[in-house]
Amino acid sequence: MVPEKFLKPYDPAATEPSLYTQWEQSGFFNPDKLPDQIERTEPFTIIMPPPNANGSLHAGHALFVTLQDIMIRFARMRGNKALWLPGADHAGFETQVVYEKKLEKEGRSRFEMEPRQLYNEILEFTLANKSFMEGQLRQLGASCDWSRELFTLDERVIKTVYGTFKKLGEDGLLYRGKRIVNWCPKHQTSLSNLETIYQTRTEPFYYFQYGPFVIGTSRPETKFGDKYVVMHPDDERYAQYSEGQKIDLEWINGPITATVLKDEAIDMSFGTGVMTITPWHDATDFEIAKRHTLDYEQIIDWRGKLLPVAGEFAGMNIKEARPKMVEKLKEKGLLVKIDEKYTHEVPVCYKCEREIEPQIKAQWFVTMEPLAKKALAAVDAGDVRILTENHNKIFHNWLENIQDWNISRQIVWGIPIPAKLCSKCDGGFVDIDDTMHGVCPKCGGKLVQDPDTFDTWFSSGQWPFATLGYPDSPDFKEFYPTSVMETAADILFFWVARMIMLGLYRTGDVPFRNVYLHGIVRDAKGRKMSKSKGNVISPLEVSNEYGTDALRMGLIVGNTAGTDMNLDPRKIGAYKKFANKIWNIARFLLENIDEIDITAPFTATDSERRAQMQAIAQDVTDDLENYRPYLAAEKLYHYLWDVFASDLLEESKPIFKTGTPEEVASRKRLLMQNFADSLKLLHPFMPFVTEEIWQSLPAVLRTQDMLMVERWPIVK
RNA sequence: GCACCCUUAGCUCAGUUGGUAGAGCACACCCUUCACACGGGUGGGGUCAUAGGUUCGAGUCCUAUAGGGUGCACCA
Repeated sequence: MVPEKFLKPYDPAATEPSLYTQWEQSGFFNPDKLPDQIERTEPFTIIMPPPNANGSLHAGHALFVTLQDIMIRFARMRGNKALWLPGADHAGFETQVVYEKKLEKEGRSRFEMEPRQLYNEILEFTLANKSFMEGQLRQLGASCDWSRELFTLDERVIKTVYGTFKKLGEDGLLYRGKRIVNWCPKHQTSLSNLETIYQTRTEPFYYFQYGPFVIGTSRPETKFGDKYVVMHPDDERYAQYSEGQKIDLEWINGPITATVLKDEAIDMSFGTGVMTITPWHDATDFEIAKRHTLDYEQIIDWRGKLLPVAGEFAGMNIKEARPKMVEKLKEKGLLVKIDEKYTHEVPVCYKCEREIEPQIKAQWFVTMEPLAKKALAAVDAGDVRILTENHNKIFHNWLENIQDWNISRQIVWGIPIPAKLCSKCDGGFVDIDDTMHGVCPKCGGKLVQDPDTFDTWFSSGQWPFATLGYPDSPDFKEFYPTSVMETAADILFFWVARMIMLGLYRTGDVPFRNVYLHGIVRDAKGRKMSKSKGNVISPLEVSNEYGTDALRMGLIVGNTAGTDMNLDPRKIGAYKKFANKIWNIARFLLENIDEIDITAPFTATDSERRAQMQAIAQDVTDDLENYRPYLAAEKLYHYLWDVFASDLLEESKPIFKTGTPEEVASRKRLLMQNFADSLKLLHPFMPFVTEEIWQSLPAVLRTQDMLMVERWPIVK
C-alpha cells in the first residue's frame, strides 16, 4: 500500500535528478507546450539575468534561481503562459580578467598574444563554463525554457546591439570624443564611472613654493608640466594677480613661465586656494583647461610611467618617482611643508584595486540625460514599479545626476564596436555594413576598424528585447514588456537602469513592469563571501548535502527584498528536516488512508479545518502576488509542522480508532485535501519533495501527472 | 558634499496596510509511546537603540539624538 521509499527518511540526492529530467522532458518549461487547461491567457515572463559563463554558480545565483523559479512555478500553476528565458553572459571585462589570471598562472600574458588567438581561447573557456553552468541551473531546479536559451554573443543579440548603436548615432546621442577616462594601468582599458570604486587613504599632502604662490598637492608626480596656476576670482588673498598674468619662476626641472588663471572651480577653503593644473590627468583640470582653451600634455604613459617631459625622472614608475622628486624639490628649497595626515578618497579599478590613472583618450560616449529623463518619467508614471521604495529612491538619485557613459573598452573579449576610425583626421564613424569602403567621409583619409569592444553592460542593457527577438518575432509581440526583472540590488545602475533606458529608447516601451531586487548573500557571520577569505558557501555542495529544496527554503525564509542576508548552513539543515517532516506526513497518510471519498460531507470541526486551509491558501497567494515569498514560505512551514502535523494528525488518530464512519470519512477527506493543497502551495518553494510525494497520492486528488502543472488552489 | 538604510530573544534575522512580539540556531529538563530521534513534550530569555510627538492603541507613522552601515559624486 505504502510505497517502499516512504519507509526510509527522505533522500534528496536519490530523488531530485530524475524529477528534473521528468519535468524537462515533459516540455512544460516551454509556455507554448503547456496543457490546455490554461485559464489565464496573459503571459507571465521573466528574463533570467544571464549568469557569467566564467565559473561556478555562487550563492547569489542560487538565490536568484530560487526567487525566479518560485515566481514562475506560481504563475504556471495559476494557468499563466509562464516563460522564463535563460541565458549566459560572455561578461566581457569580468571574464577577460578571470582569463588573464589563468594566463598569469601559466606564465603568459595577453599583451604578448595575437588578439584573435586570445579571443578564441577565451571563447573556448567560456563555452565550457557555459555548459557546466547550465547543469548547475538544472540542479537548482530552474524550470526555465531551455529551447529559448540565448548567449550574449549570439548573432541575433549582436545585430540588435548594432542597431541600437546606429540609432544612437543617428539621433545625436552618440559621440566620439577625447575626454578624461578612467584608465586602469594594469588592465589597459578605460572603465565607466561605475567600474571604479573609491578607497579612503591617508597619504602625505605636499605644499610647494611655486613662484609667489604655495600650492598643495597629493600627486607631485603629475606636476612636471604644470604651467598654469589657478585661483578663485573672488579670492581676495590673490586679488593682486590677474588672469593671463605671466610669472617667471623656478620649478622642478628649471625655470618656467607660468600663467595665472581665475576659475570658479577652485575651492578657496581647500589647501592654499591655489593650484596648478594637469589637464591630461585630472577631470577638474581638464574642465578648467577646456574653459580657458589651454594645451593638454600627457605626463604619464598608459602603463603608469613618466614620459620625457619629466626630464631625469622619465621612464620611472610614478610611485617610485614621487619620493625622489619631493626630495629634489626639497633640495631646491621649494618644499614648504608636508601634511602627513591627509585623508582622501582614491578611485581604484573595481577588479584589481590599482589606482585609476585619469587619461585623455578618444572613446565612444552615450549622452545619457535624455534617456534618463524618459526612464524617470516611466518609473514615476508607474510603468515600472521598483521594489523596494528604498531602491526607488536610490534609482532616482542616480538618474537625476547621470553622467555620459563611456562604452568603449580596450579588450578583445566582447562585441566589436562597429565603427571605423580615420588615421588622418582622427574621426570616428559608425559603419556597420562597410558602407564607407575604407574612405573617411570627412577628410578622405584611410579608415581602419575600431579595435575596441563594447562595455558588456551596453549589450546587457538591451537583453530583454534582444532575447525576445525585437522587433518582429512573435515572442517579442507576446512577451514584451516582461512581467518582472528579478536581479541583484548591486547592479541597479549597471544593468536595471540601463535596461529601462535602452528598452524605452529602442522599443518605445519599458522592458519590464516590476523590478524585484535581492541583496547580497553573505556568510553566517555577515561577511561578504570571497575565495581569499575561504568563506564561500557553494550552493551546489549545499544542495548535495541537504537537498535543493532545503537550500531554497534557507535562502528564502526571512530574506526580504533589497536587503542582504546571512546564510547559515545550519538554517538549511533545519529545512532538510522539514522536507523529511513532510515526507513522514505523507507516510502517515498513505498508511492510514487507503481510500477516500472526496464527496464525503465534512463534520462541523472538519469544515472549520478546511476553511483554515483555504485561508492559508489565500494568504500565500496574496503574499506571492505581492512579492513576499519570505512570508509565504514561513507560513507554509508553520502550517504543515505546527498545525497539520502536530494538531490535525494527532487528533485524527483517535478518530480513526473510535470515530463513526461519517467522522472517519470526513476526516480522511479533510486530511488528504488539505495535504494536497499544502503540497501545491509549497511546490514553488520546494519543488522536488512536493512533486515526489504528489505522484504517490491517490489519483482522485490529481488532475495532472505532474504537480508542476497542477491547478493552484486559489484561482481568481 | 548629495542620497539612502539599519539598531527587535545569547547569535543571525522576520514582523505585509498601526491592534497586547516570531523563526532558525543556541540553552535547561524530560521522553526511544505504533508518521517522523532529520522526532515529541515542557521551560528560560526581549520596557522592539534613546527622547519626545500623533493615536483609543505604535516594533509598525512623525521629529530629534546616539551608534553602525551603504550608494553616488568630488578637493587639487
